Amino acid sequence: MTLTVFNSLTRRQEPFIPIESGKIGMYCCGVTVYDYCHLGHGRTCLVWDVVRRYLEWRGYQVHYVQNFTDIDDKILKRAQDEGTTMEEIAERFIQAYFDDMERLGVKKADAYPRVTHALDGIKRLVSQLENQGYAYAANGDVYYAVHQFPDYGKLSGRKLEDLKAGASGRVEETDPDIHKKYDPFDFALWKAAKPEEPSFSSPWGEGRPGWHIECSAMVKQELGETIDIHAGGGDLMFPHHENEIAQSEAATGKPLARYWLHNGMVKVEGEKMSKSLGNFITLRDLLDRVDPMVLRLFMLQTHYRKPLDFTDEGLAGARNGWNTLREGLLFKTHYGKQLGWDHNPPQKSDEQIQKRFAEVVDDDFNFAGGLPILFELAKELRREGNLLLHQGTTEASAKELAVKWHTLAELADVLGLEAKAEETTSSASSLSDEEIETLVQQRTQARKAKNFAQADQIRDQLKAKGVILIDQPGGETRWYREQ
RNA sequence: GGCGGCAUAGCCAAGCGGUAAGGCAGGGGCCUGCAAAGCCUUUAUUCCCCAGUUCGAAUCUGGGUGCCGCCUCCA
Repeated sequence: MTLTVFNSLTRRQEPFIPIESGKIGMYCCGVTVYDYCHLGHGRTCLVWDVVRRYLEWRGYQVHYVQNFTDIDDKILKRAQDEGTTMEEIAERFIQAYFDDMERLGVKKADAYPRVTHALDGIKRLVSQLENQGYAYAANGDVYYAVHQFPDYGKLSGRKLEDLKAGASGRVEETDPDIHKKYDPFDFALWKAAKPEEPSFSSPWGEGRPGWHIECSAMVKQELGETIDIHAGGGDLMFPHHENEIAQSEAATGKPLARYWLHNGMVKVEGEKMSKSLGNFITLRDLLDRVDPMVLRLFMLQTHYRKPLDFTDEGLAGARNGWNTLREGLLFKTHYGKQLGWDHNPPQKSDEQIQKRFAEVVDDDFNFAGGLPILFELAKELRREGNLLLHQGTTEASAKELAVKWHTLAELADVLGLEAKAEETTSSASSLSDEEIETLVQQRTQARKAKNFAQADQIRDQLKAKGVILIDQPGGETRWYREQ
């Protein structure tokens, strides 16, 4: 079995071969912390979280790094609007980020570098590029000279000439610093601060780093000159990742990343959701009304490179789908004791099923294609559980069920799907077994006497207390407490 | 204007040359005093359109049509 991934750099699907066998260095472009995370951030974090989980499951040791951009004009603007500092704003939204991600079940990265902690590396890198002739200073700014880098555009498949032809005047109109640049597509590595603005000292004067240079510096600092996987949202491909390549590869002469992976955008009502369009749904608002696992399943149902249209209808489908998986996952909680798993807990997975799953998912992280395997297991377990509940027995062996459950739990964990056992509801008003038995007896008598009004009244009374009755063929009635 | 992507049932969606996974929703049946729950079963002669390659195409090629993304801050 070989894992193959779609590499944005080559626009082809390629076998995945890490630099060092068994180990993976992975960097995912994180968020600029000037506001709460929206669904788009959620998708990106979730997709790469699952990719990372999968790689680990496949036996790789993954070193996963995700950055925070905590120096940025938008953070500064918000700080000025609120009469506070960039630090305070950044800190607030970094905390919010961690809260949201924990609720979503996203595993912690191994490192969260921040621009504010990477300034020395950034300045060193800018100096180096300047010395090498890739960058030039202009009135306290430092710009990267794109024409000096012959490969510029290789990631996004653009040529500088095409870019110029396509931009046709727009760049000049919108870029106030255009007169300082040799080329309109030169971009800032370092920007001089205006008076009153927070700034950091540098060889070029007081200022702040440009947006793209931070990632080049932090990748190098955390993972080295060439990494295995560089991931991020598809909208970062140009110019952000293109510029990262230009910076890092010019400086080191080595490839920045072997595999560039990009996830598709989230759409709302068919339109891209983005901060600039203002049509975004924040993750925290959504998580207040949607089970995080439902959201996770919803997002996993679409291949990571495809656009994902967010709709209430789709979410409702995922909600029901999650119930199915959830029932399968809770099989152990509900029936384990009955099956004697207390003493002999299930601990083996079905290797054939593991293999089937891996074969599907190895094809460019096709989680959506692997999901039916989980549904297959969950439905079988649910069915067996229902038979146990309704008939008290099942023909499947306890051992067989244990393997199925263990396999399901393992694969669900790869996808980050976790079912929490529900708290027992209505415990205060719950009846004892004896009380229930008595009422059930009374109802059976009433039914025999064809006094259905009374029988139904007892049934309703028990239902109100969370006790569900099952009339079986032959007249016997089983009952269970609602879970 | 340049670059790229996508079009599969009511909805979501996998599929990458060998005769349409799966989820959701829906239909039918069994059981039942009626329910509920459960169990069983069923749902695309066809993959946007047209032409071509092939023994064979949803899958490959060419041409349309429609939608979307990037080219400016964006995950």
